Amino acid sequence: MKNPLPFLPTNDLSAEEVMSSITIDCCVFSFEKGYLEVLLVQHGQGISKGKWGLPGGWIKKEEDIDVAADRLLSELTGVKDIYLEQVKTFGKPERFPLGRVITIGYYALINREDFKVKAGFTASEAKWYRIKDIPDLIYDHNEILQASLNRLRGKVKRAPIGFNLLPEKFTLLQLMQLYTEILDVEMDKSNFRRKFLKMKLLQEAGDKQTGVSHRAAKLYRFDEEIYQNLTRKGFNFEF
Amino acid sequence: MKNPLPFLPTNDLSAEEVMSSITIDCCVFSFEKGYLEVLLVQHGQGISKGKWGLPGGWIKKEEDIDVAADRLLSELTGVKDIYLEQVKTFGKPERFPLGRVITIGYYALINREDFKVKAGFTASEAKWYRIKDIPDLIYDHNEILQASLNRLRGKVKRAPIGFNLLPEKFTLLQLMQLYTEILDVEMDKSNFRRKFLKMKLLQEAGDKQTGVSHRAAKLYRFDEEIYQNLTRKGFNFEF
DNA sequence: TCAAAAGTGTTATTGTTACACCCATGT
DNA sequence: ACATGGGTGTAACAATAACACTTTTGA
Repeated sequence: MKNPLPFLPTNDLSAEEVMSSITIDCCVFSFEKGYLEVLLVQHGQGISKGKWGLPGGWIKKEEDIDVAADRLLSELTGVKDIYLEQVKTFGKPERFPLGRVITIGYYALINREDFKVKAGFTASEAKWYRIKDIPDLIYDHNEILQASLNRLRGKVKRAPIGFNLLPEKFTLLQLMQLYTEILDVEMDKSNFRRKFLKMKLLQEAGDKQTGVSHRAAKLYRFDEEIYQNLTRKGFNFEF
Repeated sequence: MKNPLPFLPTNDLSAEEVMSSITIDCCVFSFEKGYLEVLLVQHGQGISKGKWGLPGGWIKKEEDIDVAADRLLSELTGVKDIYLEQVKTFGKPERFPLGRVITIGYYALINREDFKVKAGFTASEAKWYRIKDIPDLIYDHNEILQASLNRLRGKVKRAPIGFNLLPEKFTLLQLMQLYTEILDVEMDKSNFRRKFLKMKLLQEAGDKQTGVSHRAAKLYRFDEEIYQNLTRKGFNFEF
């Protein structure tokens, strides 16, 4: 049988197993040392060799697209139950130089502590880049990244998804820094505290920071259950 | 050449001209007599004969997906420069019974006065339905419609897209009714006025309503230019 | 005891909400 | 003259923003 694809899948799937002309690309965000970062992978072959791009892959013939995205990312990052949201589909006819391929963009949020790069990948093949240091990417991946970031910025103001980027326990200032970094705005510590605590979404963990050379802050955890109870009202995380 | 599609395109394109396994479905909204309505079309053939669904179609092999959506809708509605926004892509493996087809969902806003149904379509083949009277649709079209409506509701609070549903000149109360209907909330006439006029997005048309049996209201038009100047600030249409 | 961050309090200002009320016009 | 929607005014209340201040802790 003739290969229906204008090029081969780059991973361990054969052309017969996957849908032709349609792929998935993912923008994986994490938060490390106060910076929002994105996971990029290096392309090993073809005309784009050496250039960085978003991780992506093919959709199996009988596989849901959300499941496909989850599969790709679980394999790559070692994280289970990844927070994943579809952004939009990119379909310029010339976006991919080797044939007509439409790609569905997703973004994911992961807690950096859970991350383990895929077996077989070296540090030079997958790397975290700070959002302000993103290089020129292959194809239209800069555009996909920008759309993902915009979506994240919008969503973070309307739903408490930021917690997916933090460890289970965190301080209020870490949380504020996360918002500061994602939204790229300065905010007042005191007002942030008041506003966030008023929502009653945070549970005191009971313990405190250790190993800091100043007054230790209380640790909190996000209370999923309370969130679910309030979520219909649709509240506002703008600062 | 063997037809690569598991079924035939339903319009005037042949299987060779279009991408296989990927389609576009559109949710066209308009505002008529105070009600938000959606344009549905009746399927004329196959197992879904007689059922209503969203208008949709195929993507040409060298055609941008946004262009494809625009083409489909211009043909169907007779409207040029349609306001169009991609919603998301639907890809459950079983969503379409005759083969694996992924569909990209769009929504459109049109001014009902500009609408003329496609030549060859009869009234029984394309019909406006009030949002609260939507019947059971083919495939996953109810899901696509719901997602489109949710997207419209979100967007209308953040950008002045509602104007696309109104004639060029309109009264403040018409505008308020539009928001009331889309967002499904009651609002205060006085507060709506104040809030909207404060944004300075509206230009007085100079003339007034005619043919009404009460005091005639001033007509306004939306000022695109002012909007562009303010748009970076990202303001808020919540009421 | 000092630096650094945690955490509290206060006030001026602005925005929101819920009304009451007057105005203009066609029937 | 009256019904109908157009349009204005206001006052209580809530949210926001700016910033000054006190507390705790490790080095």
